[in-house]
Amino acid sequence: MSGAKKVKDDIAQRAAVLMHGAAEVISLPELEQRLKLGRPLRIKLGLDPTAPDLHLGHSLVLKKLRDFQRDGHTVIFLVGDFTAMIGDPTGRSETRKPLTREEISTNAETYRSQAFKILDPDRTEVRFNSEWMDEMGVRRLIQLAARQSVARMLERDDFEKRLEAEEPLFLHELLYPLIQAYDSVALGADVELGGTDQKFNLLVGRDLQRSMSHEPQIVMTMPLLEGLDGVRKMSKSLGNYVGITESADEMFGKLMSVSDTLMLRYYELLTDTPTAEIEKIRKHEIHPMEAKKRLAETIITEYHGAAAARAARHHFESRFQRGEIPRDAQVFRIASALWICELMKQLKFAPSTSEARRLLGQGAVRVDGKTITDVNFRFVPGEHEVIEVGKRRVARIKP
RNA sequence: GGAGAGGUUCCCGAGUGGCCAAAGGGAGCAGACUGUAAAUCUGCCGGCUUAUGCCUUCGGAGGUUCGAAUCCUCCCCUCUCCA
Repeated sequence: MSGAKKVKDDIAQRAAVLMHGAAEVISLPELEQRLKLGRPLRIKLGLDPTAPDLHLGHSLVLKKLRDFQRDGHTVIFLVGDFTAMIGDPTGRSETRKPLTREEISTNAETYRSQAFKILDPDRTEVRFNSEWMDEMGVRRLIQLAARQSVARMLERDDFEKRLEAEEPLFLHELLYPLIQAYDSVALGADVELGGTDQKFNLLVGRDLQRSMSHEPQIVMTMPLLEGLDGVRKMSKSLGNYVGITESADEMFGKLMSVSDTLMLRYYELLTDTPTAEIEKIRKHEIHPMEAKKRLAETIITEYHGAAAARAARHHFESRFQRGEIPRDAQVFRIASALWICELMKQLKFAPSTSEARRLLGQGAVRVDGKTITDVNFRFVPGEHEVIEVGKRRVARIKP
């Protein structure tokens, strides 16, 4: 085999590895060609600093970026601070309220520290799009807008749907894909990553780069991860997420509550488990509950280490399968007898007295293992000790 | 600028003078069943220290009325058609 041929094969192989797990790459030949240049590529990921909690859904994209880093490429972590200040409507039918500069920088910092749980900080460039957008000015913005037709922008699925449904669509929303695209120009992105829902925006980046005589970026989309409900995509605002900074115990509990079907999906997307192994689980050759525990352990190991993952499993088995009161349950001190509803409120086990009453009425409250239904029950520290509300909320009360 | 439709509790959506804290569905919570799975069934689902009781809520501000989410006035916002 000649040297040149070998290099070629190597590149094909690198490209194949990088593509692994992606939903779509546009286009593979271009990626190979770009890799052939032999220089570190600039891999862009844009994030809006709105809801500053990264979750397992983000981890798919972040892990893919890490793959690129391991091959020596540079990741550009683009914080859309400019866009966030205007109030980003992307993907939502209602306009978000704009964030202040201060909120944005706090959120951006949170993002950054969370992202570095997965990314290599030495190969990551953190940038903000206000860097160039603040300077742009109306004249240049209009010139930029002249590069894309309205019809082209309206091809975007959610724009089309909203128009169809007679829901409001504002002018500035049409501008968003364009600004995101311009970020790619400004950054000289070689590749841009995103969820499959970002495909349109990423492609506009390609168009714009081409129209401004830049090399068009390669677009790589990652599958969207379903949230804990198994239906809608994982997102903070839907509350169906597992955050990457959550404790091992919380992660374990959340992952165990997932349906068997979703478990298989998580195996595929979130772990490197071989297909053959996943098939076994699908065919129930492994008890689904055991499989789910392994899934939880595997995922938790990535963020907390193997020891913590094992501990989380033990904790789960003790707490929920054997119904034991955890030794490390939160301890709360009260000086004297307290009305049970008030106690629940103070523990944040119920958001209001009314809710506390309802829970009592439904038999959800136990004190030292005994169900309490009396709304007037008074909790006496010393005499009573453990309060449980529902399956998940427990506290030890001490005088 | 003109004509029409519309803004309801977390979301969708019914309600056009008292029976409305407001149908129904979704989400959520709790209980049963379980593997804290799914499916299913049942209940809850604005707030208030004890309630056949009170308070707050139906885009906003006023008004009519014994009584308003429902009627009137003005204002704000969205959509459609015409220009």
